[in-house]
Amino acid sequence: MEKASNIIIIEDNNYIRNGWKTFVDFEDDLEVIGDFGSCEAAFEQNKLCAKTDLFLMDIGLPGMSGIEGVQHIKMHYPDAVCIMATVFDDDKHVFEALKAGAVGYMLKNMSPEELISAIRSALRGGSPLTPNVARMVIDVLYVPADGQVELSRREKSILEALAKGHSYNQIGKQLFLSTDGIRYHIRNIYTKLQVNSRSEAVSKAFQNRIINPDTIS
Amino acid sequence: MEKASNIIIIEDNNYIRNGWKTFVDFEDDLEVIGDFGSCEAAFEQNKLCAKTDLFLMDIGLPGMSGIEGVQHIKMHYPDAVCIMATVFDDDKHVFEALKAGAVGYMLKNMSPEELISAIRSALRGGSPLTPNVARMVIDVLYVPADGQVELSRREKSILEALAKGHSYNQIGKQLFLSTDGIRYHIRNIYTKLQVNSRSEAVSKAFQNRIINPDTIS
DNA sequence: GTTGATACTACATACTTATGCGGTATCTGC
DNA sequence: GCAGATACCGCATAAGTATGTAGTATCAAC
Repeated sequence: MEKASNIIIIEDNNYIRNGWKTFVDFEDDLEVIGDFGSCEAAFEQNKLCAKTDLFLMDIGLPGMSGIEGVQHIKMHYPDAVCIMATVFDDDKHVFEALKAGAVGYMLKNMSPEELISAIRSALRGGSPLTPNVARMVIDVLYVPADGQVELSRREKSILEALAKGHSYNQIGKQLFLSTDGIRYHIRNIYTKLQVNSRSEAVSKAFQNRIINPDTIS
Repeated sequence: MEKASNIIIIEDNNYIRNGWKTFVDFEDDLEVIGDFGSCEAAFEQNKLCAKTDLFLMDIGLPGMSGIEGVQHIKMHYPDAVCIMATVFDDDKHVFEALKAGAVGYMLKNMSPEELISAIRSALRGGSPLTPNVARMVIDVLYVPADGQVELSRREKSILEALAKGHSYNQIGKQLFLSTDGIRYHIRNIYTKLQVNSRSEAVSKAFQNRIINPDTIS
């Protein structure tokens, strides 16, 4: 049989923490190797944290918040995954947590079964999100169709270079075109995007996801 | 009792389509008011589409693709929600579908129970995503902590104005500061973000989600 | 009461950008 | 063979940007 996955629980409410611990430990493939009431207490146990596969943590903790906790974890134990469990499902908390690096975001009123399946799917590389939370995330992605424009391959690469802050001159050298050639394409880009400055074009490109944030430097 | 929700299924494979129809129709609160083998066939029935609450559709359809179908739906029946069901779970298809406006993305190997609960949660304003798909989406949001910078309120508003393409002069008038005052702040922004051009700053602001795409014009 | 940080104004200058207009080469369809 | 589209080059100019250096006002801390 596979080695059980190591789990640390960080939650300041004793009842909830013990409840989670009991349910999780009941599963053969999951083992709670530590449970703490604060991030500080957990991170003191560096060795324990280092061999942890998954952190299940509250967002509103005394001292270091759950958000800061996630950042700490991603920095020091990058292979571990974090599930935030919380009573809040407002935009701010959700995005803060996900930006910080949490892979899952569950509401505390989840059932024990949901908790266990959330943990398993996070360990398997998934992201357990409650449907409402998922919708918030999805809504950020949605781009109304009329905002879509077709840019040529060349135009896209020039747009990317613009986003990187390169000058016309530099871009020309990169693409083996003259500075005036770059100028020509940029005019076309501006017309298509209906803008008339460099930064506006970059802005629009990000908004319409014409260029992928991940590909920029 | 509440009126049942109206559902249209678009899927070219007869067996799958009939399977879905059977399962969905079995539920009292859900009613399949139409099932089609292509988007074109579905959209011909304009009146039917107009009273549809949810479209359950394949992504790889003959003729108009599922992606185009979603765009059509968001354009013509903006109150309806779309769930894409597909055999693909690669980045490209997922993001295309979500950008187009689908709220859910399920893999075809889901169980009937999952299908029904996906439909219900989409109708309730949620986003049913399989955990793998959710993870892809989450990964896009993650910003490594070291990229974070603290900008003052003033700096953020100037950065937003930069993204909108306003000139120093215009920004000065908006914020009741001199052009040189704006210049002063922009220097500081550049130093903090470690850039040295306007578009690079805008680019970094989007990447680090310092400014919210939704708030820009 | 002076030191230092923060917020802003002022001016100078080299550089970059936005935009208008005219030109050439290549390819496509009639 | 030519009309039209597409992709590029060149030049000119006004406007805008990046950056250095320097001065003032305010507030908080020692």
